[in-house]
Formats: sequence, structure tokens, C-alpha cells
Amino acid sequence: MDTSGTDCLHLSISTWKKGATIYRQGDTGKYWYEVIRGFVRLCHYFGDGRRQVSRFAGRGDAFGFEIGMRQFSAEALTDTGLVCHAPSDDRTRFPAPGEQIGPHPALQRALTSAEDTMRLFSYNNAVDRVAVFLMKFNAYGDCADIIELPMSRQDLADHLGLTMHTVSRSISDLVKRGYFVLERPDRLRIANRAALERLVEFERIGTNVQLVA
Amino acid sequence: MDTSGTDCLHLSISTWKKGATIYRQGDTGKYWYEVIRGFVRLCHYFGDGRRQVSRFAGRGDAFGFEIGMRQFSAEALTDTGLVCHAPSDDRTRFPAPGEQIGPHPALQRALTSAEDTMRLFSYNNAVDRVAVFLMKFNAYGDCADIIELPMSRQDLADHLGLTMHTVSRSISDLVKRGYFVLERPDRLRIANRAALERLVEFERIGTNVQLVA
DNA sequence: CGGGGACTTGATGGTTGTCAAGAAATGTGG
DNA sequence: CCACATTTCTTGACAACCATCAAGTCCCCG
Repeated sequence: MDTSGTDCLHLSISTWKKGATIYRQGDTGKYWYEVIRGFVRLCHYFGDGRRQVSRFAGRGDAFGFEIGMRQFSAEALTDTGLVCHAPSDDRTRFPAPGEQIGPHPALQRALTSAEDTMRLFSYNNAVDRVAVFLMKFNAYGDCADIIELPMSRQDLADHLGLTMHTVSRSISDLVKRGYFVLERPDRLRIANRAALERLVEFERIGTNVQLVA
Repeated sequence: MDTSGTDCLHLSISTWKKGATIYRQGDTGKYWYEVIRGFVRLCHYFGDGRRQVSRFAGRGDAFGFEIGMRQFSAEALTDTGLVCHAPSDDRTRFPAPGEQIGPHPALQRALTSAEDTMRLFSYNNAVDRVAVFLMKFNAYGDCADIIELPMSRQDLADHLGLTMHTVSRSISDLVKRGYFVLERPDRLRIANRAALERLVEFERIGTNVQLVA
């Protein structure tokens, strides 16, 4: 990919092997990154061994806005390509289609993504949480009905506030109910899209409003 | 509060009564806000009646960065004073002490706050979640050992992914164990700070690092 | 004093975490 | 290419925790 000569923007592109650590929690952050290829796991380690996977960043997502000490570790789930940006740079290399102009689009999208993730926790049951996550994650794939998971069950568990076992059971349950076919542990095919979209439908915003103070 | 004449910055300050709705999910957003007094509840309503309280914004916190349609409703928990900012404005009226310069500090703090909240979900039990929340919320108070809660148990429940009953039981449990004294339902006094800080200690970042790829 | 809303608490059942074992997938060395 | 070792994933049994249902208490306000 030749990035020089197209305009005056200097881009530094780096590639990372699967499993590589891009930066560690506690490091001093100097740049923020944008994913152009692959997937990055952003996670926070606690002193008692717990781990929180705060999000998975794929093509077009940005991360690493912390000023000073990194709050998360950034780890490559697959072979990954990144663009490195200076803190003051608020351009994004891959703006979402139809995106409107606003303050620092990349940072804003990161906030939206975090808020999106938080909404998963409004489901009090494991199966819904897993199903909604899978459907959201589907947006990253090329093929409409295939969900390729670059992360392990434990990663999912640490993201969704569940145990690995419950994640596994939830997926098995969704398969038994005919929503998905498990082609491989890391590869699901959507088998009943209508039923799944019914599950996820309340995720849409603005459609169902209400309520008094 | 006289804001004119100090510099050339034009500020529009608004005040809201307890219970007022500042904006609604689904509205078209034009401004972002900064809290100078009181507390705001930011929540997302789902079509099936669930509600997610994504965060509580207090003095110095900013909210409402969504471009286009609001993803959340903003509701005043107490009588509240706000500064209204244009989207392009990245100044903050009350920068946190010692805060470093970076891209859009207010937006960044909102992201940090969201990520902070997400960490609560790495606790799989209700008592820890409630205790950690209370200790974090303590930072808003004037008095070191008193925690005044402007929100209801139901608000806490919708924030922490629990039911009102479990929140209530958790607080009762923390009181029985001698961590807090319940002076009023909305007013806790810290009775055993050492034990509580032991509970929260793993929240600190960078101190306990770890782990191979 | 009486009413209504918020909070607390008890009893019970369902869901999830824990512990344990087994199956499937992946990697390694012959 | 196959046998074996290792890791990841799945599944079962049980216990712990939380949601639900229900009742009762406290507090605020008229």
C-alpha cells in the first residue's frame, strides 16, 4: 500500500503479528491508532487476575486516546495493520460512509462504541447478551451470513461479563434453537435471521421512545 | 454567577429543575453540555421497557456529543446548572486539576468515564459492584466520608445491571458488615474506609501489570 | 392522620458460576 | 503423514447468587 505522494499527510503504518502486544496498560501513550486490517483486543487487567475486554477494534475503529498512562493493553487478535496518529490529528483515514462532521470523529466513534457495548449489560441473561454481540459483530464480516470470530470464548466472556462456560453454553443454546449453525468453533452461520433480528430489534434507538420524568 | 466580561468567550448557561428532561433520546442534538451544578442521569430506553442508565454526570462532566440523533435521554436528578457548548468548541469550563492537553478534553473524559463504568461489569457479584460504584461516586461529594445519592435504587440498578432489590440488599449487606452506616436511604457514611479501599484497590491502573501474549 | 411512593426484607425458583471430566481442534516431533 | 501432547471448547452436576413475587416498613407530603 503506497501512502506517499497522494497528499501531504504523513502516515505511519505498522503491522503486527497475531498475539503481539501493541502497547501495555501502564505505558505512556503518545499516539492513537486506527485499524486498517485485522482485529485488536483492548483490555484492562486488574491486580487480582480479572480481565476486562473493553472492546474489539476492527477495520475503521480507532483506539488509544488516553493521555499519559494507558488504561488498557492493546493486543493483536489476528495479523493486524494500523495507522498511527499524533494526538492533535483528528482526521480519520476511513470515515464511516455518510458520517457527519463533528469534533474529532475518531474519538467520538470510540465513545459511541463504548456506549454501545455498555448497552449489552442491560440484558440480564447470557443468551441475549451473546446473541446481540454476535449480530453486532457480524457488521465487520464480508459475508452477510457468516460470523468469523477472531477471539476466544474467554475473550468473549471477559467482554460480556460472563464465564467462558456460560458463553459456550449460550452459543450451544442458540445453535440448538436453530438461530445459528456452528461450522467451526470460530465460525458461525446465521440460520434464522428473522428470529435473531427480533432479538436485537430493541437495540435500535429513537424508534421506541417514551416515559415521564 | 457573572460570566460576561471575564473574557471573550460567550457562554450560555441554563438551569433545570429536579426531574426535568434536558433532551430526549431520538431528538436531534445540536450542542454538548457541561455540568456546573447538580447531577444529570443519562439513560437509554429500549422498546421493551428496559432502561440503561449509562452514566451519572456531575460537576465538571460533559455529555451530549452525539452527532445527529441523541442516543440517550438526559434528565436532571437534582436542580442542575449547565453550560451549553457548540459542537466545534472543545474548551471546557472546568478542566480537571492537572489535566494534560489533548484532543477535545471533554469528549475524552466522557470516553474515560464510559470505560470506567464498563469496568464495574468485570465484577460478577452485586455487592462488589455496588461498593465500587459508591466509592467512585464518593469523589463527587464535598465531605470525604459522606456519600449523598441523588439517584434512586432503581437508577442504580439500571446502571449496574441489577435489580432494585439486589441493590437494596447489597447496601444492607455492606451496612451489616460495617462498611457503611445508612444515615438515610440517600445518605451513606463510610465507616470502614480501610476495608472498602481493599475492595476497590484492584481498580487502580498500571500498578499491577502482567501477562504474556 | 392518611395516602402514596420509595425502600427493605422474606421466600422461592431460575440462571449462572464453579468444579470436574471429556471431546474437538491445534501444534509438535518423529 | 501420523501419533502424541497441549490447548481450547463443550458438557454435566451441583452450589451460590440473583431475579421474581409478595409483603411489610419507612418517609414524605398533603
